[in-house]
Amino acid sequence: MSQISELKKSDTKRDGKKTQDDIVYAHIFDAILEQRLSPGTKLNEESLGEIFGVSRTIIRRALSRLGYEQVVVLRPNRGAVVACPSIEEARQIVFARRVVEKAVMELVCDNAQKKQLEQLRQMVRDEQACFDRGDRGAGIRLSGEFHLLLAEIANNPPLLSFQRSLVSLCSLIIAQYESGAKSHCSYDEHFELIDAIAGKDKPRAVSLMMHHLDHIEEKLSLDDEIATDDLKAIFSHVRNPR
Amino acid sequence: MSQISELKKSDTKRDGKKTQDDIVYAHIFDAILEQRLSPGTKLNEESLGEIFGVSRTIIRRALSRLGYEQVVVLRPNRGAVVACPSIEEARQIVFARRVVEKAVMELVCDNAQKKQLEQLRQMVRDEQACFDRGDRGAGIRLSGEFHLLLAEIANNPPLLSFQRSLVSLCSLIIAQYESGAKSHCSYDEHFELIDAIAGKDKPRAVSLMMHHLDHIEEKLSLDDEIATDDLKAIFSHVRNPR
DNA sequence: CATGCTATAATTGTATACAAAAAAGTCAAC
DNA sequence: GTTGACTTTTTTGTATACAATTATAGCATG
Repeated sequence: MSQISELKKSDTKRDGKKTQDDIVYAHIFDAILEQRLSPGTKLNEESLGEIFGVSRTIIRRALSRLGYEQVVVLRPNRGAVVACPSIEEARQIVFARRVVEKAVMELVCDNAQKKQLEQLRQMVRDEQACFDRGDRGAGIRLSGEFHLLLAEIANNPPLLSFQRSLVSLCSLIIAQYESGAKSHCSYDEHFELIDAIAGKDKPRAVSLMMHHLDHIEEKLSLDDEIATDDLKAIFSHVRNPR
Repeated sequence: MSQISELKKSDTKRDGKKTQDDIVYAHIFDAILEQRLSPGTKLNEESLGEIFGVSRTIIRRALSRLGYEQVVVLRPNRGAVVACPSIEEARQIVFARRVVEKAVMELVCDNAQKKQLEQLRQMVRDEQACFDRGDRGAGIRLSGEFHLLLAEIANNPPLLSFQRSLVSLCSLIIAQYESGAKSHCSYDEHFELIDAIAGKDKPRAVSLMMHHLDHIEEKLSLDDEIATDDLKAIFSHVRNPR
């Protein structure tokens, strides 16, 4: 509908060296992380093309990349929709995240430099500021980026790339299943994590992280039982990839 | 150069429902797994298009998917090459694989059905047969697929998709650094793994798997020191993404 | 008025044309 | 014969046109 900026070349918004599909990808990714795009939303190629002022070619690339990351589901001949993980899938995603986050925490405890600890603290302060001023969207995104920064400090690119996918999937899950208005991933816990890292206390760091992930999973268990009159939710266990 | 089959529609080779870029992707993926494509090989879009009888559009999709899995490196404006992991990157990849394989083995010990154990055994027998008859390429591919089947049995799609990327990267590493003619991933060890799984002996299964991965890593250490007159290898630690 | 069929519109899949960038080749100067 | 500027060729990036597929609307029938 409304063209947001006709990004084209010389787009200073983010970096300038990135190619166009990177920019489109990042915009959609952020929209999902900030929960401005809800699970199940259809992503029409032509509409997105008009919005970003590029051809479908570029949109298609961005969507397939999001598709690899499982953040959107690409249904052959039927277009892309924002992923809508079932409760079972959500559990599998959280499990995978436990596996990765454990490894990341151990690496971070070994590798973290003082400068990086300060970077982490600054990010959590920003996150806190967002929630304080009521900007929940940006807060949620920064919360996710905190976990990505951890994976970056762990200094293992394959794990980082996997983590990127898992973090955005978790954001989707939260968007779908978070019941109350409670902060889904409190910054207090993030500060505690940083302290454990600073003290190179691996067991504590890992245990805090697992506890952190328990919070997400608890919400799944709760919502597992509540009744709903939403057909889509009721039949969400019916795998319908096509 | 030579068109291999003009796949187009009604291609019965693999499945028939898969889309064209899936087929191209699978062909290139297999070629890498079978080490018919060596690290560093340039992947020209037009040539590949002629080979598979499709347009660059399809090739491009397949290459970006491989790029997402880090199996090929996409250099902006300079095309795609088969990834050529440095020793450090190789270590990071093997580390990530330890993390995933450990989780996979634990899940498999919990979940594996008798039928699936038999599937695993059959696959290793096939692998053995390949090596016995001297078809090293197919043997290596089946060896990789054994690990993918494990991840499938673990029943965690995100982990499986990550494993897919890691297994092919490991195959690349082996292609690059394997010195002797020794089997890189002996089927004996695979049979032992299956026995541990059948006995639901998690600690043993995990320990066998770690040992299995040690073999790959050992080769890195060895090759780390040997001299070479190959410029590309000598400067392989120089990160040159563009 | 619900159901099923047909025609039409909308959307995705693929090929191709052209623009932009990089690589390779040419040739002069030292 | 090596170096460096310039030209040509090749290759990649993007837009667009058309084909194939799916969704929608209209209409007839029970």
